[in-house]
Amino acid sequence: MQSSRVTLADVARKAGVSRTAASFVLSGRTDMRIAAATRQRVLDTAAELGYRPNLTARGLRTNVTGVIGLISDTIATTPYAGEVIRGALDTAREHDRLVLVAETSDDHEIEHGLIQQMLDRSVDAFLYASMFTQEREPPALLRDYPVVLLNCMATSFSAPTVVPDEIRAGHTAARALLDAGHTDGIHVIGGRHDTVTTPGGVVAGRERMRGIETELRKAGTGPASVIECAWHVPDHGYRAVSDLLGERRPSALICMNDRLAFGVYQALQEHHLRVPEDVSVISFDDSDLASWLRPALTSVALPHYELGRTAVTLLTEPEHGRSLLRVPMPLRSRASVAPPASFS
Amino acid sequence: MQSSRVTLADVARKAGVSRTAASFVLSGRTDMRIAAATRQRVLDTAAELGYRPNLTARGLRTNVTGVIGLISDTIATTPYAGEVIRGALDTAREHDRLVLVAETSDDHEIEHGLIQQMLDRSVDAFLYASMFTQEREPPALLRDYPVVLLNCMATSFSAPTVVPDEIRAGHTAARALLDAGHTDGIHVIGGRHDTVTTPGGVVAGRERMRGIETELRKAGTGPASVIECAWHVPDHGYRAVSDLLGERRPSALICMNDRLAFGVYQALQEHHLRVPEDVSVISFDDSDLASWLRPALTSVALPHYELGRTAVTLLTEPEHGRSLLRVPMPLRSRASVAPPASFS
DNA sequence: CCTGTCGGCTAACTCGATTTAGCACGGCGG
DNA sequence: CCGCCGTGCTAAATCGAGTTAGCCGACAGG
Repeated sequence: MQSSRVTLADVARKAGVSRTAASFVLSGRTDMRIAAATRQRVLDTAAELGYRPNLTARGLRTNVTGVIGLISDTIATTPYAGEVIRGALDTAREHDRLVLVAETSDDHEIEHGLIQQMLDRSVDAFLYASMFTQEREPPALLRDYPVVLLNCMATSFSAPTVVPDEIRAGHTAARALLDAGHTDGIHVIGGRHDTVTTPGGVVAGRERMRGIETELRKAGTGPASVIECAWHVPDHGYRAVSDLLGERRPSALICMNDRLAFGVYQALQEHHLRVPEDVSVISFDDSDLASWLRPALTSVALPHYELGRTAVTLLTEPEHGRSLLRVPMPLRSRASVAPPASFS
Repeated sequence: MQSSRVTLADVARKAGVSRTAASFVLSGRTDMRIAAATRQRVLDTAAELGYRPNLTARGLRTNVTGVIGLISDTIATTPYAGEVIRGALDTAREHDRLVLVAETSDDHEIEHGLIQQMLDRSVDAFLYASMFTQEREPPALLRDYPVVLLNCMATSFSAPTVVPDEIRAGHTAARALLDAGHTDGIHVIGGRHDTVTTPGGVVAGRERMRGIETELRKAGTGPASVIECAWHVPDHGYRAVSDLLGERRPSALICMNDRLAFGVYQALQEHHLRVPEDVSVISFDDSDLASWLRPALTSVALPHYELGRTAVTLLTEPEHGRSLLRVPMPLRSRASVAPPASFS
């Protein structure tokens, strides 16, 4: 039981020194002079007794608990959000830190309550995370604590921020198609995600579009069309492309995520168009779906794991403190991109 | 800052009482007599000053921290594992508890280290979780602490256990097909998941098969064939059904999960067989895929959220302490099941 | 022999709560 | 008037560390 835990006092008594001396030895402080022999004796007895410092007690005194609070809007909506958490947990573990995970469901009251609960337990630092890139202001409550923004960007709250490099991801996607020989007939499915609830689009959508357009323009061309979709789910991708195919025959399709691409595949199949022989498809996110589709989907990966890892690194090694860190989104080349039909 | 936090002593001083009295009032203990007027005065000053008890200090004294440790083998492999965590977090929050999440990657040394870290921080109780149902023994380190097993079953470690009711799920799937009129030509894709690494199959596989066979036998029939798949991913479902279609024409297919069903859809499509007109398909898990497929897939849902919720409930309200709790797996009826072709 | 310094330690306080033991006072019975 | 009891509170110990101030002895310098 807890009561039988070995305490610092036990070690000190057994080693025949004062608690003070034991404390200095075991917390590795050198500014107090302890004879080498004594030092070793304390270390040995500590090891022998299996002493582990009670971090609750230490936390009370020093206000350092070795616990990071992860405040997330949602945990489970995007399947790969778990990867963010995994990256954070792994990195925290490497630094002997644990992570309190909390989900706010985007409810300010719940958020406030959860942060309070964490403050009541003297959490050292906070990860303020969003499961898709967006603008979001942490509550004032967090103002005086170390915070890293993960996958979200704040204007009035100043903190180091880690986001995917969506602009370069746009470049990457466009470049992949250009390299395969596509210049015309490149349609974008999903666009900036410009809807009633998200007027002007979402961050990822805007930045990806920006990257795509820049890269295409550099090559002297541009998207043949951009089709906005209200929801980025297969059904809307299916409908967008079904409509498109009624009018014209695309050479390549850039889908704003894999779910849209899934629907796009379904629509192409119904029109007896083969991927990639007739139409090339490239996408973003690189979720499981991408490798499950037939043919396997080329996708620009969201670096979820790296986001989590980088954010915790920023918290534990503040010297890294750049204010805005853009994590690269690597291209996962699979089988859905080929030279345009007219080339073969 | 932390140093400016209001302490119990501040409240006591302002209210003109001793810390003892303030403590008794604020922790709501009635075994010590405090005059109603004094009581109110303390409550008022506490509210006025915005007093929040320092739970680290309380934890040191009482050994109760209000923190639950969640030890999971993996966090991110199955997309819906996040739902387990969400269920646990929500329920913990309702009980004013926070959750330390840790991932062991099935590594005993890492597991031991993480549990130690949690014990060093006086965690109240543990959720020992697995992301797919399996036999797994918690380490001896946990023996003297409150533990609930989540989605895993131990033989030598005695603790309340929460698992999905896979046997009844098997009944449910079989019953759905029987109700639609299928009796013959029902093939099972995936079977018990009997492979080299998992000889005898996995728990979910075995129990689902048991349920399926029992229910079919009650109706005087049985599976036309059971095809084991080494991996439960789309590609293997695709191959299993491609092979099957070389020999015979199934009436209905039971897939052991949605990913297999995805591959099954792809194979059926290639053979120009329509779902559900030519072949009915039913599956397990009810992941996102199920609703994305065309036609939408009928699936028996894994109650991830409920698993997490139930497990935390068992921890916080031990009187519920049944030793093995099987959480129902509800049927999500969609469009992939219809009467057999010969009926229409 | 006296003073100063330095190495090597310890006593005692602190963090912010909970909890045990017991004090002071008023009223009441005898 | 004394003793007893119940009410209403407080002093002080406690949890397990970290931290400050300072003691003690040896040794060197004057």
